[in-house]
Amino acid sequence: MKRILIIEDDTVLRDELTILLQNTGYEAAAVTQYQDILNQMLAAQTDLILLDINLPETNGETLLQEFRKQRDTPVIMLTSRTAEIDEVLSMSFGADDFITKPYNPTILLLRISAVLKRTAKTAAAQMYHDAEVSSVKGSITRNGSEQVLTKNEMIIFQLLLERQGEIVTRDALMTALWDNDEFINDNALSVNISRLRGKLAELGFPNAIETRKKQGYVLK
Amino acid sequence: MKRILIIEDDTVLRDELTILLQNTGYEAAAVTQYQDILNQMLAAQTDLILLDINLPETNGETLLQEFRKQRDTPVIMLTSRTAEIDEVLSMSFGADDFITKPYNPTILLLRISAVLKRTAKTAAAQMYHDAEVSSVKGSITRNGSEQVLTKNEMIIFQLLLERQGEIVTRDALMTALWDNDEFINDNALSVNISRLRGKLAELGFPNAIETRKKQGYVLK
DNA sequence: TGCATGGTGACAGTCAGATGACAAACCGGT
DNA sequence: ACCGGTTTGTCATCTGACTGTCACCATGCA
Repeated sequence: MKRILIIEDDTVLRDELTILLQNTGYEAAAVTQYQDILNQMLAAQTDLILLDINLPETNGETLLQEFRKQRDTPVIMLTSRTAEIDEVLSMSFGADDFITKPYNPTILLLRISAVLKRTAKTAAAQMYHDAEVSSVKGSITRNGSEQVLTKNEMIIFQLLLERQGEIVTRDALMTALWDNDEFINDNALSVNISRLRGKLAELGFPNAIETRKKQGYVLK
Repeated sequence: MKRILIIEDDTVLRDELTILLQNTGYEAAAVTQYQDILNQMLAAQTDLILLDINLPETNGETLLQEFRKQRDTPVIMLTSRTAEIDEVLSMSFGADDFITKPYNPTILLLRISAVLKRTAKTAAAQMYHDAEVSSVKGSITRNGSEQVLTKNEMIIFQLLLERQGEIVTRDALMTALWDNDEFINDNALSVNISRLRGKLAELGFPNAIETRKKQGYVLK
């Protein structure tokens, strides 16, 4: 679920926005305290920021400039000023989009999803220790050497990685791999695990997958 | 200088737009004849297209869908319809942005420059290793020798190149190649891939396209 | 010692995909 | 409309990667 941070001083508008976004299925939080906004922006783990250009104390543009020095989280500027030159400026200051008040809710949501879609590609790669796990590439890479995983191996590894350090039952793996109506030999899983282990060993993780008898497997 | 193609049937609006853009320093041309717009779009060498969603004969959405199969020139949709669902659709159909009528000139210009800026990176001459890929000419050239690709081969190669190193599913390729209602043999894709492989091999890339069974293809 | 649980190398079947050949469809030129 | 070349889908046949099965082994617990 995507998290959105709202920075808007008009309390009515702010609450409206929060509710609109929450109803749409975003996780929306609003900054309510107007000192040290920059640090709040930096601290919050968000996927997108809605930033009012008019703020007490500060102004949105300089705030954005400062923020951009440290983060590239997408930012949509909110503005009520008619002097649109401000908007031009904010675009060159690193905003990803802008919306003029009063906002039409549908358009607002559209712009949000458009920006999120545009920036989605840069999504961070998953890591297993110092190895890059890429499901889109279908491979694991560790300092140069790459192991290509088959579909089954990838399914297993993803599941184990999601719950790294925890026990994943054989049953859970089985249901992830096969429709539970087609009956396959129990041993098929062992074999797939074994093959995955082989590839992990090639990458220098010889004992990555531990067996917990009668319980399942643990990825260290 | 950036070239912009205007597709808008309201003559007054069209002329206004043309003049506005020209005064701002763009090279603006408008489609004036409403038969076979798609081919005019494909033929025109433009950097951006303004496309009215309401057109006589056709509608902007399907036009865009068809266009997207062959080009990724940025497109901004113009719409007067209040039913904004249409807008949602056009975004997922591959529009880069949209503007609701009546447009504010400054905002229009802003959105144009924003879209151009966003897409500037992608517009750079396509390269595959040391070979030049020209989608306009429909060919790949590597130190002197040139291979001319057919339309299908080009569509496949473009898609693979866009996601070089990543798995592209057969499904994605199929939908890029064919309207998903016309039923074509699964094998048709394999054949096209095979032919493309042949041409890449001629250029000295014998194993450029890897098969990942049950997953898709990867362009190395 | 014996049984249960899982590991692993070898083998084999299957099916996704590859490919050569052919023909229909398409396209540009006259 | 006709003609030649090109493009592209279809068919038949082939190939090999993936994955399940099997047989046998290792480990550990009662």
